[in-house]
Amino acid sequence: MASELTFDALLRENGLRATPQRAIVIEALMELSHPDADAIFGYAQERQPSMSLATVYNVLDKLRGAGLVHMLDLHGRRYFDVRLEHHDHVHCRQCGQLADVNRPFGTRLVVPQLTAWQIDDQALIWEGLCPECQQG
Amino acid sequence: MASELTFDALLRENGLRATPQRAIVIEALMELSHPDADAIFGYAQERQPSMSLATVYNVLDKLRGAGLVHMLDLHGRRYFDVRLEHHDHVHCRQCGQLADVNRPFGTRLVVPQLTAWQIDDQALIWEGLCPECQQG
DNA sequence: TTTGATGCAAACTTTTTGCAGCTAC
DNA sequence: GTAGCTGCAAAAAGTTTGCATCAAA
Repeated sequence: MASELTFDALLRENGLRATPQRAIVIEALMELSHPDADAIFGYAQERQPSMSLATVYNVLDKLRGAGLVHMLDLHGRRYFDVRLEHHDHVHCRQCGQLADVNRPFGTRLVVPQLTAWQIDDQALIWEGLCPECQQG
Repeated sequence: MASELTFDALLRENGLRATPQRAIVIEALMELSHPDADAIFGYAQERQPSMSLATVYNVLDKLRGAGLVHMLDLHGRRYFDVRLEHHDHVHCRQCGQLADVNRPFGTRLVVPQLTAWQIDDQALIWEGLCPECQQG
């Protein structure tokens, strides 16, 4: 299958072994919108029932280490994202829905084009290393 | 104690019963920087050893419901914050330290004045109600 | 007196870990 | 063949829940 060859290449380019489980996780990340580990697990089981949840976590960890995947902490769960260009997210407080918002990095922050949404809060978190940890 | 009277007033103004446990949680939130439930519990136990962790969660929930406290989901934990004016956060990927960044709501997004920090990512999340949930 | 909060313990959810066996390279 | 990955099961970590008791109003 052509797409599997692509997954293989993607993995190997990033110094990771190409395994069927990893291909399935990447496929799940591309098919589903901001899935959590459990949603990926569900997707994976339809394709390879023997696949375990621990493997999903392992694979996500590796992909994240290679910079292929972003992680989003929200209401006590972790959501994963393969879109690597910079973008923001809107989160529905009620149904939990998570959607992308396009805003190029460094551009002006304005009330979003999300006229249909009712926005009432905004959280911006910078990630990096504090002065102390840069020395270790 | 004067400060307890203040806590009492704050609680009652927001329609909440004033209990010693709630006063302690508010005090902890003001003393500690972005504590999680466990840090608040530790602080509380030094002052009233009988106080339980479940009560900490209960109180935080009530305070949050009254809009007195903000919650921050980060690396699988929940951090709490009583500074209610709009501000952002910097998070150290290594030691987990969380610090405030002042940036008035709606102002231009620039590389922060945090010259000492080494920033490598930024996450912006809008919170609100999606179109569907506004009808419920 | 009544309504709502607390404390305790147990349950639940999500994520992590250890290890034996298997597989990609 | 060897390093590294997978699957399983158990444990850990954080949060939630149910219920009897207690305190604020």
